[in-house]
Amino acid sequence: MSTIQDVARHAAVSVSTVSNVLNGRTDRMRQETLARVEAAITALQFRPNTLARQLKTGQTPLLGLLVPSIANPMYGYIAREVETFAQEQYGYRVLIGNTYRDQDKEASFFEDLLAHGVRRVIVISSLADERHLERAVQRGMVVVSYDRRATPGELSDVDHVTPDNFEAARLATRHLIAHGHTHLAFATAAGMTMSRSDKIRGFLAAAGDAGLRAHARVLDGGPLNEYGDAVLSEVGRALAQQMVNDPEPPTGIVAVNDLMALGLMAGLREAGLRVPEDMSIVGMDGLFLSAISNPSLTTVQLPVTEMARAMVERAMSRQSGQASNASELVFTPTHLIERESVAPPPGRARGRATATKPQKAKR
Amino acid sequence: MSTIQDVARHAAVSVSTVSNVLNGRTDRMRQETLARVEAAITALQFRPNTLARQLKTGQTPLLGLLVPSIANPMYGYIAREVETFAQEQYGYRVLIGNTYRDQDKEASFFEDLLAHGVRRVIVISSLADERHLERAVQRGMVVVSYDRRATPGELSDVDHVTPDNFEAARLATRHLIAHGHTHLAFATAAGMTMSRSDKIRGFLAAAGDAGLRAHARVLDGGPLNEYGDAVLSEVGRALAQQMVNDPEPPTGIVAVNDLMALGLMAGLREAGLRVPEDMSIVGMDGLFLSAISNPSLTTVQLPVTEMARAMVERAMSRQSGQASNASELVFTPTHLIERESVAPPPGRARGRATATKPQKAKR
DNA sequence: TCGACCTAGTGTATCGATATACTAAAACGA
DNA sequence: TCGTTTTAGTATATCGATACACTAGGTCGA
Repeated sequence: MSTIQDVARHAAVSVSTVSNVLNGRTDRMRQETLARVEAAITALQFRPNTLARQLKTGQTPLLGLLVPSIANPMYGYIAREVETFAQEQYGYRVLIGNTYRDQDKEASFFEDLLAHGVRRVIVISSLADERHLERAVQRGMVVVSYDRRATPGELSDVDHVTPDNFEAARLATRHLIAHGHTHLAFATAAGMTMSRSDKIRGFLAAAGDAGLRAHARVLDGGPLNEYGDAVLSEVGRALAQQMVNDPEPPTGIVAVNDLMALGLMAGLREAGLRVPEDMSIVGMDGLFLSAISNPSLTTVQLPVTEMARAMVERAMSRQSGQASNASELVFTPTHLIERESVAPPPGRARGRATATKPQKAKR
Repeated sequence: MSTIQDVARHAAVSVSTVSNVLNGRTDRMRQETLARVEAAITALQFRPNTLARQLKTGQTPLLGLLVPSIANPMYGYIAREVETFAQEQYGYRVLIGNTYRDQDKEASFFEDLLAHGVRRVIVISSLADERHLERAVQRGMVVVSYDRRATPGELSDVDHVTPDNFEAARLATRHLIAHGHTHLAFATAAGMTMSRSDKIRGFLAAAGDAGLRAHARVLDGGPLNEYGDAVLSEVGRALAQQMVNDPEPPTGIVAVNDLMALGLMAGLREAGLRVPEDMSIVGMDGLFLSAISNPSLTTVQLPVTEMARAMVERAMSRQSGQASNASELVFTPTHLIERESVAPPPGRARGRATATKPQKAKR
């Protein structure tokens, strides 16, 4: 690979001049000189070494992205949007890491980022404790955290970008209530993201508004480590068992996310229950999978692309080392996509509900 | 952040000695000196700057990973395995890039890797032309290509790791034939990975062996750019239409992968056909999603973890710049997982087939 | 007691690019 | 014509770690 010295020699100028060309200080030279340098760059296929540059400037065009597991389609989706936008808009590449929700792995990722000179990170974490993020900021990083909100009343140097989880869950719950459901449940797993509590609040708020608070339960499917993979079907199965054995089972279920909804549907089916005839389910996320499941899943669509862009913009706009006050950005425009997984409860529609063709299943 | 000079000062030794400690040359000093340096490292929380180190050694502990789209659950799965193994086994971090099956994006990713000093890449590409990979090798990279085989009779500096696609498709097809299917189809999309042709050969070979060659067709669902996402349901829908309008429709379908199978099931369902009663489907990949779909999908499981490890090992074992001859590694141990999406064809079992409880759906 | 050899280190050029400080030559103004 | 700007560059210390080449001082054998 050719270096800046090769180019300088080839163009018969000093390395300084080549550096000036590279950094847009073209006003300091004649047209002809500029042309000669550019020709040399092309001829030698020269690309400045990012490392050497970084060593001097202290900046490297790399963005860290920390996810619990990239095998989870939701995180894969977010990661794709983040990578694409960071690349096209800022010329940044993405360094990815799976944490498996493990404290040590997360910390070690930050260490490595620091050693690599990476100063901007987007974190999707489920760890309750966010202090390690604050520490990273102290060490000069720009940190953007997804899917959780800043601790109220507490200053933070970490930017937060999150969907309006409260509203999303409320929307989902209201939809079930509008279809006549009076026995509601919120299905989740232990060890999930902190955003869960906002969703639970939204769920309970909607139930409360309809006077159904007494019939609204939160069901916990047990611990979940490698979140988002095969484990999910196990959790769904476990939850389905809980419901089947319930003397007064819920008829309308809000799932903490689409994957949970899918796992739940599989579990219910194994237990001999039909969706939506026996039980209605609403998911959250709006994964493409929700459109092709059977039955297709009614879900709350999150603005993934917009959130990804906002995260990248935040990570880029802040100056490294320049800590500012708490700042959060909440994305409200979640909307419900009606599909086939919701119908009136059994009592209302006498056994087999009006489960006909999908009405709005397009796209 | 503290530097090697800070440590040297703190321990009252030269930077050389600190460097010696860092690089395991501890035989050149007294126990006491070593202890003092180590204490200084701990006290100052010193981590050597990878960039400066790389600039000198020409090695950076980074692995490039190129995928068509990380939002595709299959690539997400592979990426997770690759990242985890590279990290735990070699301390390497992963730089990821989405190519959207675009020539220019792929080339630009290689350029950036080179500029970042990255010398090892794992590529999951669908581009027919692999010459840009060869060129990268010429420029000093170690390239491992997934899911395709070396061009026979041609020397290559690119390592190939691939499942035995021929065998996988043959396995899937035989399974359908064993259930009595005589009208077979292979469902794929245009612009898919090159591995497709191996699968098609496997499909046709199995059909031929059973004397069904005349009734075995390859159905192409049209172009597919952002492979693996929502688009898939569209392709499935299109293929389902093709099948419905067929005067003599196939009853057993082998899908090029699980996602295609899932999209196809959705399309068939919309067209009013039941799986497996009217049509049987076998997928390939063994995504966790195949276990929770409705009906759950009979599929050929690929040894993803093993392949990911093999790819990382290959990428690490070869010395950068040390081009060797063509080398490929084919993973044969694919196996069929029987689930619910296959039943005897309609004629054989009179309308509604023996679609009872799953027999082997566990796991 | 001298030279050879070993022990336990150290000095510094180097990797590739940057940017500050510097300058030779030309142009300009009075 | 001389001093001042401006133009069009150049020389080099620097970023942080590495490793080769070197050495002060001690030990040992003859």
